Amino acid sequence: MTVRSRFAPSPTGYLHIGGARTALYAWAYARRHGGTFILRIEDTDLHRSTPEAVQAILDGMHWLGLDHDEGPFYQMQRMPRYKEVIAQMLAAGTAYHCYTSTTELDEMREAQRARGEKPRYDGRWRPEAGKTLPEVPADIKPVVRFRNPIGGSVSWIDAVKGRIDIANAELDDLIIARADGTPTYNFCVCVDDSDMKITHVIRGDDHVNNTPRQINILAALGATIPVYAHLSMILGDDGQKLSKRHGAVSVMDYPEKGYLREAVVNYLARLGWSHGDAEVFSIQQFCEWFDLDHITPSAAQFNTEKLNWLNHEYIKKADPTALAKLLKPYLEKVSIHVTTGPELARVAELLRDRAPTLVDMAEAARYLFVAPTIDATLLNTHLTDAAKPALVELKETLKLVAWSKADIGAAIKATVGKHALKMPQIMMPLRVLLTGQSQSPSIDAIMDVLGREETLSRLDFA
RNA sequence: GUUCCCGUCGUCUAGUGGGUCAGGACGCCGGCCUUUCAAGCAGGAGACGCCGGUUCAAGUCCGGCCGGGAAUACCA
Repeated sequence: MTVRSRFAPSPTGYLHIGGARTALYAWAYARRHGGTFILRIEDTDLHRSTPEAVQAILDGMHWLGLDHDEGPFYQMQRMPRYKEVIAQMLAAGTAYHCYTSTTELDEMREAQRARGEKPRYDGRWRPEAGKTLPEVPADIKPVVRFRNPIGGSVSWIDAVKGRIDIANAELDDLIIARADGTPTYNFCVCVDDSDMKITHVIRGDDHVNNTPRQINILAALGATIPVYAHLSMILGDDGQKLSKRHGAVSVMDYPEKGYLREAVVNYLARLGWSHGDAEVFSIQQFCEWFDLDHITPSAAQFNTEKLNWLNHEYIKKADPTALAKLLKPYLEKVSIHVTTGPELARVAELLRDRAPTLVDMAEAARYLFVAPTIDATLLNTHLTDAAKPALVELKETLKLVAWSKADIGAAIKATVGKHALKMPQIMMPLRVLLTGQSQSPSIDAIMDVLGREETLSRLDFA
């Protein structure tokens, strides 16, 4: 059997982190099995769907590298097909017209709730052998309801949650077409999954309750029931449900904040799925390993600190040239002009050990391009009288030394020895003079990247 | 209310048909290294929600409870 999986978002907002993980898993499953990954846009809610949201979803998937093989299919463009299936079901008796008004429905539900019952449609328009239906009201346009089986139960083996069994008595005859003729969600999904020959439905577990209804509809349609895998939700850093106030909930906020695609994919892959003790792995490797058996059934809390660590792992081992290319836009964004300063690859190499994100790296790079303004108190603390003569002499030495990290380092050590100083006594004032900070990479490496001319110009302290 | 789902260190997780000092990772805490901060290296603390039951033996099986979540729409 060829695997056909799909991602079917509603275009009502940006692609958030939970949706991104769902898409990633559905995509990886298809890739793992040499199958087909289908993108379907569920845009039947006219009021909430927007073209901007469609674009945002496409952008997010593109950034993550989740390419689809078929689609995007838009449900709004499939109306004729839905209407055709509804007509078939009406003819076959698996669906029927219902003339109950919304106000009647509301009253019914309220009464049921008052009695402590589960609110559900009472089946008054459901045709049964030997039953006389009410008089058809002239002024009401009917909805179409699905004729759900009465007895027994529907069950499936969920690939992540195991066997789930729900009694048909819990399910009522849901509306599959509104009074205006437009089809509803649970119905469209079934027609689509069936028409698109979906074999694996990997989606959020907020759909668990819809699954038995969909299985019944699929069965009424004579379609094959796909494998279902329901993913638990992702909680925010604070353990609360994800929402707008959590900040970076759109995937596109991650590149914005200086995260690498590989790191975000790796993090998401590992959030709710595992492969033994593996923590850092490539997208390629993930596609080879991914399976439904190792998905956790419980909800997962997003942990920014671990994402930061992972991102840093990727930054640390990145090729400096490639990293430089990634870094450039972040430098420009904080108004650092990269045309005149040191070579970007060398900057990246110098800073990568202490920059978890590209935003951090851009910020840390500033003194390499612009001479820092030096805080007088900070300078006075480190620029001692004992250090001054040594610095003066060092400056002269540096004019002649071969400009490499090793030679610069040797020159500094020689000066320290000659003046009977301890290393920090000269390193700290140099650090402040060069960077304006008391913390930085090693001094010889900074000088090397800065170049002789710029280094010497920063060494005037008198 | 009802139905369904979930419950291992603070966090992500390993554990798959009973026996482990309950393993790894992030974070945290000290140590080493050192030119400050990182990085790196070697350590440490830290968990099976609760109560019963089955069993020689339970994180793993059964029951109940508690806690969290979802669904109960002419939204998706």
